[in-house]
Amino acid sequence: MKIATWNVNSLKVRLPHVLDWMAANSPDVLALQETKLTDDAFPVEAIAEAGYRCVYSGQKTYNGVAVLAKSEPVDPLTDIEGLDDPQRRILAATVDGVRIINLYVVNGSEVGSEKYAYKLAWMDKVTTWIAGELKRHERLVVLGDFNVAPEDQDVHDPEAWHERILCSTPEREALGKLFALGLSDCFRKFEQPEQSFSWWDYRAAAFRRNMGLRIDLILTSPPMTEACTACTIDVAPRRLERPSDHAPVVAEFVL
DNA sequence: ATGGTTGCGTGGCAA
Repeated sequence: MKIATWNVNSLKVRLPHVLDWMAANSPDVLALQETKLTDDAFPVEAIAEAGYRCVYSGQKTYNGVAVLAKSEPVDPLTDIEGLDDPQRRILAATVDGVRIINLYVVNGSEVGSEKYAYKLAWMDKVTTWIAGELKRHERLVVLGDFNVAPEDQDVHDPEAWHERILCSTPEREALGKLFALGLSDCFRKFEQPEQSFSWWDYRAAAFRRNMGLRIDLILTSPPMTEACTACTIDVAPRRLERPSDHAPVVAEFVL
């Protein structure tokens, strides 16, 4: 079973890239973030023609998450208890007996800002909910754009990013609470190239210079960690014309 | 270099 995550930064703009990538890589599940589409505008037909079912939770202009899968995603959930949030950032669904939790974590803008406080509160509430989900689902995958680089090795220039947004200690501690629940960053279960990143700023030729961060993650419950045989970042779509600023991350499982 | 680029939507915000 191949499970992938990709922040597409507008599915309207990126649909051709997504369809090409699905055709070339044949993931069983593809979680998307930043679709930036209302649900009535979701390209259900184009995705169906590619052989995929989908569930989605979107809004105008910002945010928006979707789960595309070869099998029907069931038991979809878009809102969690204790988080009355109009921002569409959460989508859970079960595919082939695996509970998928797709997250577009709040960016936070700047350390100390209102959005930063919202980010930390959001992560805390989502983590509490995931603790319950782990008890309900043995096979659980939490994936998406976490907007946190877990460690300095996930940052091209740790000194420049020291205690800045996406890298600050409170954000890393908030992410650490997910690890403390028993979830594993499956990318780090395998030997990886140094300077592996999943996001590069559009500005300052950051991709060409590999000035990136690894903020797109696939976290696995213990049975899924055991079943995971590979986890890679596919930088190929980042090289295309008019790319997303994020690359897809892919994990493979033998269940 | 407190810049730079992209998307949405058509001004300015978010990332």
